[in-house]
Amino acid sequence: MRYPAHHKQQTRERIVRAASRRFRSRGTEGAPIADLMRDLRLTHGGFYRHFGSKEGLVAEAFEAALQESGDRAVAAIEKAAPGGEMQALIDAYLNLRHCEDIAGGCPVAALASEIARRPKGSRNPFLQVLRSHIRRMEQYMPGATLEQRRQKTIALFTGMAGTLTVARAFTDEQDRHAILDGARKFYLAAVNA
Amino acid sequence: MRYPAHHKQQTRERIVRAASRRFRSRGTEGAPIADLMRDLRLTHGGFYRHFGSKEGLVAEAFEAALQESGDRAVAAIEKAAPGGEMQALIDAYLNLRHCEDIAGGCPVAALASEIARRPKGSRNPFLQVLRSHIRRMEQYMPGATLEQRRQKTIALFTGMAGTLTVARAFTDEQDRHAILDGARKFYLAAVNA
DNA sequence: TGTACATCAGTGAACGCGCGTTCACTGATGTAC
DNA sequence: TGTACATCAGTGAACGCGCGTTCACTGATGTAC
Repeated sequence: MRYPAHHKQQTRERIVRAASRRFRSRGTEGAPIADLMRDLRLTHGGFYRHFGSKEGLVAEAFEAALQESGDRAVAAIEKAAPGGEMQALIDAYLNLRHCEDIAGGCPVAALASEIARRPKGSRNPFLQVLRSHIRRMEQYMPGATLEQRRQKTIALFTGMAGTLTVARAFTDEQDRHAILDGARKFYLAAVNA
Repeated sequence: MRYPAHHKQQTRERIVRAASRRFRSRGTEGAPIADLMRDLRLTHGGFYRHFGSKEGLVAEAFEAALQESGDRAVAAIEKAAPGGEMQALIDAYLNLRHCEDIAGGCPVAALASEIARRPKGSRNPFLQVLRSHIRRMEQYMPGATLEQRRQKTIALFTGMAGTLTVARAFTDEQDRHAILDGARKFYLAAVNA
């Protein structure tokens, strides 16, 4: 059946949004196209009217997720009292809610190792998204030179992503809490050093 | 054919060692049993004389890798001049050689997100290995109380693992180098704070 | 305004492939006598 | 010391299942006349 104009684009966006959540929580290999489409009350065959392959979707879903994650970081920083920006950023990232919400959380924490394993030729879309995220965040980082601010931004975000990922492996909430708690202090001291 | 005594144990160890490398470099889902066994000039059927399932091997391979990785960390610390222990530890972890050597490198950097996605009931072996690694490392960390040293140990190791994982996603060696370089300074300052 | 045809997002069966696991079999060495 | 049998690590075909992708088909709406 034929659908009204803009219907196709809407479906495409729904696919990206659902994929972005499923890929983060189950990994891209643990999230089959058919399950994804069933979520949206569609069948798997239709997927290929929107994307040439699963790989294309993975890149778009990653981008959407990192955009979202960056928006939250910026919001936290801009709500903070002057001088408390980095504290706010770190608290917004390293907390139990973010830790439990893998599907809605930072895609670097969820998918970085998968990206590192993709063939080099297919990593460019991911790297562009990462670089633009870094450029977006480095403006808020204190530091004498751009180079210093960029280095600290990268170390902070990649470090916090690693900590979050490991915290998520722990089954006991007390453990996760303790890990996040200790790490917040650690990163705050590091950023101000 | 029947094999001499100890032959079986030797084969088992060879499987664990090979698996530990393949899992790190390709992810556990990207490393089929058949390929693993072919590496060792064996066929896939024989695998089940040694392990009840692939999952059992994953846990053992992770343990072996983290033991190895811990040994290297301890060696770096103990070779260091007094006062330079943390610098040595950080330099030993965040360098280009470790970055390129995924198969032989830290299994937390390579596999943490996969562990976090396993069903809670099957994570215990991994968590025990992680906890014992932390206990092993915290003795070397400066800090007033055990709790402080433990928190810093966890934050440092999980953070460096995240940084290494993201660095590995970058296809350009200059980028990887810059990321590792900046992060070394960052973590060194953090540990001494 | 009404009719005939074109479009194309979505359907669902089917294909091809990979992979974890099972199982009947092999055959050199160990053991019982 | 020699012979018959048992053992069991390893073999390789086969099973069952999941998943990415293809493709002929559907049918409501848009368009041409």
